[in-house]
Amino acid sequence: MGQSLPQPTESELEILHVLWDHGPSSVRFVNEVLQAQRPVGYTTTLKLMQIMHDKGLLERDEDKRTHIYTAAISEEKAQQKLLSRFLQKTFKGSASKLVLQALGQQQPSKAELDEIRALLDNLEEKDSNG
Amino acid sequence: MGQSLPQPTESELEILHVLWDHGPSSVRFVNEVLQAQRPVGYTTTLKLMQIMHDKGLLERDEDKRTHIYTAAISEEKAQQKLLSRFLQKTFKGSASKLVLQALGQQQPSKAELDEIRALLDNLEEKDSNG
DNA sequence: TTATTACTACGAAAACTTTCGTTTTTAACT
DNA sequence: AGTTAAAAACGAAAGTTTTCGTAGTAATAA
Repeated sequence: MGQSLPQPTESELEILHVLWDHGPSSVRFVNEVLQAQRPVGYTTTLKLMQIMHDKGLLERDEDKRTHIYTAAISEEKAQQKLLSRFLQKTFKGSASKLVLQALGQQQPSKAELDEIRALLDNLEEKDSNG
Repeated sequence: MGQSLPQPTESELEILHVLWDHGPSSVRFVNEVLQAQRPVGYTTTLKLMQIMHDKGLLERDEDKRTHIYTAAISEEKAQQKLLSRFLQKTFKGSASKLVLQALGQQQPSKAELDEIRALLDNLEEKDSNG
Protein backbone atom coordinates (compact mmCIF):
# COMPACT_ATOMS: atom_id res chain seq x y z
CA MET A 1 0.00 0.00 0.00
CA GLY A 2 1.33 3.45 -0.92
CA GLN A 3 1.35 6.11 1.75
CA SER A 4 -0.80 9.00 0.67
CA LEU A 5 1.22 12.13 0.13
CA PRO A 6 -0.27 15.53 0.88
CA GLN A 7 -1.39 17.78 -1.95
CA PRO A 8 1.35 20.17 -2.95
CA THR A 9 0.61 23.86 -2.51
CA GLU A 10 1.02 26.20 -5.46
CA SER A 11 4.58 27.12 -4.63
CA GLU A 12 5.44 23.52 -4.04
CA LEU A 13 3.98 22.68 -7.41
CA GLU A 14 6.32 25.15 -9.06
CA ILE A 15 9.23 23.32 -7.54
CA LEU A 16 7.89 19.95 -8.58
CA HIS A 17 7.64 21.21 -12.15
CA VAL A 18 11.31 22.11 -12.15
CA LEU A 19 12.25 18.68 -10.88
CA TRP A 20 9.96 16.92 -13.31
CA ASP A 21 11.37 18.92 -16.20
CA HIS A 22 15.04 18.79 -15.29
CA GLY A 23 15.37 15.73 -13.10
CA PRO A 24 17.16 15.53 -9.75
CA SER A 25 18.50 18.96 -8.86
CA SER A 26 20.14 21.05 -6.19
CA VAL A 27 18.33 23.85 -4.39
CA ARG A 28 20.58 26.32 -6.18
CA PHE A 29 19.50 25.06 -9.58
CA VAL A 30 15.82 24.97 -8.73
CA ASN A 31 16.05 28.49 -7.40
CA GLU A 32 17.71 29.70 -10.58
CA VAL A 33 14.95 28.26 -12.69
CA LEU A 34 12.33 29.86 -10.48
CA GLN A 35 14.21 33.15 -10.54
CA ALA A 36 13.86 33.17 -14.28
CA GLN A 37 10.10 33.30 -13.75
CA ARG A 38 9.80 35.57 -10.75
CA PRO A 39 11.91 37.00 -7.95
CA VAL A 40 12.39 34.54 -5.10
CA GLY A 41 15.15 34.30 -2.51
CA TYR A 42 17.44 31.32 -2.24
CA THR A 43 16.51 30.52 1.34
CA THR A 44 12.86 30.68 0.42
CA THR A 45 13.32 27.93 -2.11
CA LEU A 46 15.51 26.00 0.29
CA LYS A 47 12.99 26.18 3.09
CA LEU A 48 10.18 25.12 0.81
CA MET A 49 12.13 22.14 -0.44
CA GLN A 50 12.98 21.14 3.11
CA ILE A 51 9.32 21.30 4.03
CA MET A 52 8.46 19.24 0.99
CA HIS A 53 11.05 16.72 2.03
CA ASP A 54 9.53 16.54 5.51
CA LYS A 55 6.13 15.99 3.96
CA GLY A 56 7.50 13.27 1.75
CA LEU A 57 6.93 15.13 -1.49
CA LEU A 58 10.64 15.14 -2.25
CA GLU A 59 13.43 12.70 -1.67
CA ARG A 60 16.98 13.82 -1.31
CA ASP A 61 20.47 12.50 -1.58
CA GLU A 62 22.59 13.85 1.24
CA ASP A 63 25.82 12.14 0.30
CA LYS A 64 27.42 15.27 -1.02
CA ARG A 65 27.38 18.58 0.71
CA THR A 66 24.99 19.93 -1.88
CA HIS A 67 21.87 17.85 -1.46
CA ILE A 68 20.17 16.59 -4.56
CA TYR A 69 16.39 16.52 -4.52
CA THR A 70 14.03 14.34 -6.51
CA ALA A 71 10.27 14.45 -6.85
CA ALA A 72 8.77 11.62 -4.84
CA ILE A 73 5.63 11.63 -6.95
CA SER A 74 5.26 11.42 -10.71
CA GLU A 75 3.91 14.34 -12.68
CA GLU A 76 0.93 12.29 -13.78
CA LYS A 77 0.06 11.11 -10.30
CA ALA A 78 0.33 14.60 -8.90
CA GLN A 79 -1.76 16.07 -11.70
CA GLN A 80 -4.30 13.36 -11.18
CA LYS A 81 -4.68 14.14 -7.50
CA LEU A 82 -4.81 17.88 -8.04
CA LEU A 83 -7.27 17.48 -10.86
CA SER A 84 -9.50 15.28 -8.78
CA ARG A 85 -9.69 17.88 -6.07
CA PHE A 86 -10.13 20.75 -8.47
CA LEU A 87 -12.84 18.89 -10.33
CA GLN A 88 -14.72 18.34 -7.11
CA LYS A 89 -14.33 21.85 -5.78
CA THR A 90 -14.93 23.79 -8.97
CA PHE A 91 -17.11 21.57 -11.13
CA LYS A 92 -18.74 19.50 -8.41
CA GLY A 93 -17.27 16.41 -9.98
CA SER A 94 -18.55 16.82 -13.52
CA ALA A 95 -15.62 15.89 -15.72
CA SER A 96 -17.52 16.56 -18.90
CA LYS A 97 -18.27 20.14 -17.89
CA LEU A 98 -14.62 20.69 -17.15
CA VAL A 99 -13.60 19.14 -20.44
CA LEU A 100 -16.01 21.26 -22.42
CA GLN A 101 -14.73 24.41 -20.78
CA ALA A 102 -11.13 23.42 -21.22
CA LEU A 103 -11.58 22.69 -24.88
CA GLY A 104 -13.51 25.87 -25.44
CA GLN A 105 -10.92 27.92 -23.69
CA GLN A 106 -7.79 26.85 -25.46
CA GLN A 107 -7.50 25.73 -29.05
CA PRO A 108 -5.67 22.41 -29.08
CA SER A 109 -3.83 21.38 -32.22
CA LYS A 110 -5.26 18.87 -34.68
CA ALA A 111 -2.97 16.19 -33.34
CA GLU A 112 -4.22 16.80 -29.85
CA LEU A 113 -7.81 16.76 -30.97
CA ASP A 114 -7.21 13.42 -32.64
CA GLU A 115 -5.66 12.08 -29.50
CA ILE A 116 -8.65 13.12 -27.47
CA ARG A 117 -10.97 11.63 -30.04
CA ALA A 118 -9.14 8.36 -29.86
CA LEU A 119 -9.59 8.28 -26.12
CA LEU A 120 -13.28 9.04 -26.52
CA ASP A 121 -13.64 6.09 -28.89
CA ASN A 122 -11.89 3.94 -26.40
CA LEU A 123 -14.10 5.04 -23.55
CA GLU A 124 -17.24 4.58 -25.57
CA GLU A 125 -16.39 0.97 -26.27
CA LYS A 126 -16.11 0.15 -22.62
CA ASP A 127 -19.18 2.18 -21.86
CA SER A 128 -21.76 -0.56 -22.40
CA ASN A 129 -23.92 0.56 -19.48
CA GLY A 130 -24.77 4.24 -20.08
CA MET B 1 -14.62 47.49 -19.36
CA GLY B 2 -15.29 44.93 -16.63
CA GLN B 3 -13.26 45.21 -13.46
CA SER B 4 -11.35 42.02 -12.85
CA LEU B 5 -12.58 40.23 -9.77
CA PRO B 6 -10.18 38.32 -7.55
CA GLN B 7 -10.12 34.56 -7.64
CA PRO B 8 -12.38 33.09 -4.98
CA THR B 9 -10.70 30.98 -2.32
CA GLU B 10 -11.95 27.47 -1.67
CA SER B 11 -14.34 28.50 1.07
CA GLU B 12 -15.58 31.36 -1.01
CA LEU B 13 -16.20 28.96 -3.84
CA GLU B 14 -18.41 26.85 -1.60
CA ILE B 15 -20.53 29.90 -0.94
CA LEU B 16 -20.68 30.79 -4.60
CA HIS B 17 -21.93 27.29 -5.36
CA VAL B 18 -24.81 27.75 -2.94
CA LEU B 19 -25.77 31.04 -4.56
CA TRP B 20 -25.45 29.64 -8.06
CA ASP B 21 -27.58 26.66 -7.16
CA HIS B 22 -30.25 28.43 -5.14
CA GLY B 23 -30.16 32.00 -6.34
CA PRO B 24 -30.04 35.12 -4.15
CA SER B 25 -29.97 34.08 -0.51
CA SER B 26 -29.56 35.26 3.04
CA VAL B 27 -26.53 34.44 5.15
CA ARG B 28 -28.73 32.23 7.29
CA PHE B 29 -29.78 30.15 4.31
CA VAL B 30 -26.29 29.83 2.88
CA ASN B 31 -25.03 28.77 6.26
CA GLU B 32 -27.71 26.11 6.56
CA VAL B 33 -26.76 24.63 3.21
CA LEU B 34 -23.10 24.61 4.21
CA GLN B 35 -23.99 23.09 7.57
CA ALA B 36 -25.52 20.17 5.74
CA GLN B 37 -22.06 19.46 4.34
CA ARG B 38 -19.83 20.26 7.28
CA PRO B 39 -19.92 22.08 10.59
CA VAL B 40 -19.49 25.82 10.21
CA GLY B 41 -20.60 28.67 12.45
CA TYR B 42 -23.05 31.31 11.37
CA THR B 43 -20.68 34.19 11.92
CA THR B 44 -18.03 32.41 9.93
CA THR B 45 -20.28 32.31 6.92
CA LEU B 46 -21.37 35.87 7.55
CA LYS B 47 -17.83 37.14 7.75
CA LEU B 48 -16.83 35.32 4.62
CA MET B 49 -19.76 36.72 2.71
CA GLN B 50 -18.96 40.22 3.92
CA ILE B 51 -15.40 39.80 2.74
CA MET B 52 -16.64 38.56 -0.59
CA HIS B 53 -18.88 41.57 -0.82
CA ASP B 54 -15.92 43.83 -0.13
CA LYS B 55 -13.94 42.09 -2.84
CA GLY B 56 -16.81 42.46 -5.25
CA LEU B 57 -17.48 38.76 -5.53
CA LEU B 58 -20.99 39.20 -4.13
CA GLU B 59 -23.60 41.87 -4.44
CA ARG B 60 -26.16 42.43 -1.77
CA ASP B 61 -29.53 43.96 -1.27
CA GLU B 62 -29.64 45.84 2.02
CA ASP B 63 -33.22 47.03 1.76
CA LYS B 64 -34.51 44.58 4.29
CA ARG B 65 -32.93 43.88 7.61
CA THR B 66 -31.84 40.49 6.36
CA HIS B 67 -29.44 41.21 3.53
CA ILE B 68 -29.79 39.18 0.39
CA TYR B 69 -26.62 38.23 -1.41
CA THR B 70 -26.11 37.42 -5.06
CA ALA B 71 -23.09 36.07 -6.91
CA ALA B 72 -21.50 38.90 -8.87
CA ILE B 73 -19.95 36.47 -11.30
CA SER B 74 -21.57 33.67 -13.28
CA GLU B 75 -20.72 30.06 -12.59
CA GLU B 76 -19.26 29.69 -16.06
CA LYS B 77 -17.12 32.79 -15.84
CA ALA B 78 -15.81 31.80 -12.44
CA GLN B 79 -15.08 28.26 -13.56
CA GLN B 80 -13.35 29.63 -16.61
CA LYS B 81 -11.04 31.81 -14.56
CA LEU B 82 -10.30 29.10 -12.04
CA LEU B 83 -9.72 26.59 -14.78
CA SER B 84 -7.38 28.94 -16.59
CA ARG B 85 -5.27 29.35 -13.51
CA PHE B 86 -5.35 25.69 -12.64
CA LEU B 87 -4.45 24.75 -16.19
CA GLN B 88 -1.46 27.03 -16.08
CA LYS B 89 -0.27 25.98 -12.65
CA THR B 90 -0.81 22.27 -12.93
CA PHE B 91 -0.59 21.45 -16.63
CA LYS B 92 1.55 24.35 -17.76
CA GLY B 93 -1.24 25.41 -20.05
CA SER B 94 -1.76 22.18 -21.95
CA ALA B 95 -5.51 21.80 -22.19
CA SER B 96 -5.27 18.54 -24.05
CA LYS B 97 -3.24 16.94 -21.28
CA LEU B 98 -5.80 18.05 -18.75
CA VAL B 99 -8.64 16.77 -20.89
CA LEU B 100 -7.03 13.40 -21.35
CA GLN B 101 -6.50 13.03 -17.62
CA ALA B 102 -9.99 14.23 -16.80
CA LEU B 103 -11.57 11.79 -19.21
CA GLY B 104 -9.39 8.96 -18.01
CA GLN B 105 -10.17 9.66 -14.42
CA GLN B 106 -13.92 9.80 -14.46
CA GLN B 107 -16.18 7.83 -16.76
CA PRO B 108 -18.57 10.29 -18.37
CA SER B 109 -21.90 9.00 -19.66
CA LYS B 110 -22.54 8.31 -23.32
CA ALA B 111 -24.50 11.52 -23.63
CA GLU B 112 -21.61 13.47 -22.24
CA LEU B 113 -19.14 11.75 -24.52
CA ASP B 114 -21.32 12.67 -27.48
CA GLU B 115 -21.43 16.26 -26.35
CA ILE B 116 -17.69 16.38 -26.13
CA ARG B 117 -17.36 14.76 -29.52
CA ALA B 118 -19.64 17.35 -31.02
CA LEU B 119 -17.46 20.09 -29.64
CA LEU B 120 -14.38 18.40 -31.04
CA ASP B 121 -15.97 18.31 -34.49
CA ASN B 122 -16.75 21.94 -34.15
CA LEU B 123 -13.24 22.83 -33.13
CA GLU B 124 -11.72 20.78 -35.92
CA GLU B 125 -13.69 22.68 -38.53
CA LYS B 126 -12.33 25.98 -37.39
CA ASP B 127 -8.87 24.49 -37.05
CA SER B 128 -7.70 24.96 -40.64
CA ASN B 129 -4.14 25.74 -39.63
CA GLY B 130 -2.84 22.86 -37.47
C1' DT C 1 45.55 27.50 9.90
C1' DT C 2 42.86 31.18 8.67
C1' DA C 3 39.76 33.39 5.48
C1' DT C 4 36.36 32.90 2.03
C1' DT C 5 32.64 30.86 -0.09
C1' DA C 6 28.56 27.98 -0.70
C1' DC C 7 25.67 25.41 1.41
C1' DT C 8 22.09 23.65 5.19
C1' DA C 9 19.45 24.55 9.37
C1' DC C 10 16.63 27.22 12.11
C1' DG C 11 13.34 30.49 13.66
C1' DA C 12 10.39 33.75 13.08
C1' DA C 13 7.91 37.35 10.58
C1' DA C 14 4.62 38.48 6.97
C1' DA C 15 0.77 37.45 4.23
C1' DC C 16 -3.29 35.16 3.49
C1' DT C 17 -7.35 32.39 4.89
C1' DT C 18 -10.65 30.66 8.07
C1' DT C 19 -12.90 30.75 12.34
C1' DC C 20 -15.73 32.56 15.88
C1' DG C 21 -16.80 35.40 20.28
C1' DT C 22 -18.64 39.77 21.40
C1' DT C 23 -20.99 43.95 20.53
C1' DT C 24 -24.16 46.74 18.14
C1' DT C 25 -28.17 47.42 15.43
C1' DT C 26 -32.68 46.48 13.76
C1' DA C 27 -37.20 44.85 13.87
C1' DA C 28 -40.99 42.68 16.13
C1' DC C 29 -43.75 41.81 20.04
C1' DT C 30 -46.09 43.03 24.55
C1' DA D 1 -41.48 52.40 25.94
C1' DG D 2 -39.29 48.09 27.22
C1' DT D 3 -38.08 43.45 26.13
C1' DT D 4 -36.71 40.00 23.22
C1' DA D 5 -35.02 37.73 19.00
C1' DA D 6 -32.37 37.77 14.89
C1' DA D 7 -29.32 39.87 12.17
C1' DA D 8 -25.04 42.67 10.92
C1' DA D 9 -20.61 44.55 12.24
C1' DC D 10 -16.37 44.21 14.29
C1' DG D 11 -12.09 42.53 16.03
C1' DA D 12 -9.16 39.35 16.87
C1' DA D 13 -7.35 34.65 17.22
C1' DA D 14 -5.98 30.41 14.90
C1' DG D 15 -4.39 28.03 10.95
C1' DT D 16 -1.84 27.82 6.76
C1' DT D 17 1.53 29.26 3.38
C1' DT D 18 5.32 32.01 1.90
C1' DT D 19 9.19 34.69 2.79
C1' DC D 20 13.67 35.63 4.35
C1' DG D 21 17.36 37.01 7.92
C1' DT D 22 20.73 34.91 10.65
C1' DA D 23 23.56 31.35 12.32
C1' DG D 24 26.07 27.32 11.87
C1' DT D 25 28.77 24.00 8.98
C1' DA D 26 31.45 21.93 5.43
C1' DA D 27 34.55 22.50 1.60
C1' DT D 28 38.07 25.35 -0.66
C1' DA D 29 41.77 28.54 -1.28
C1' DA D 30 45.44 31.32 0.41
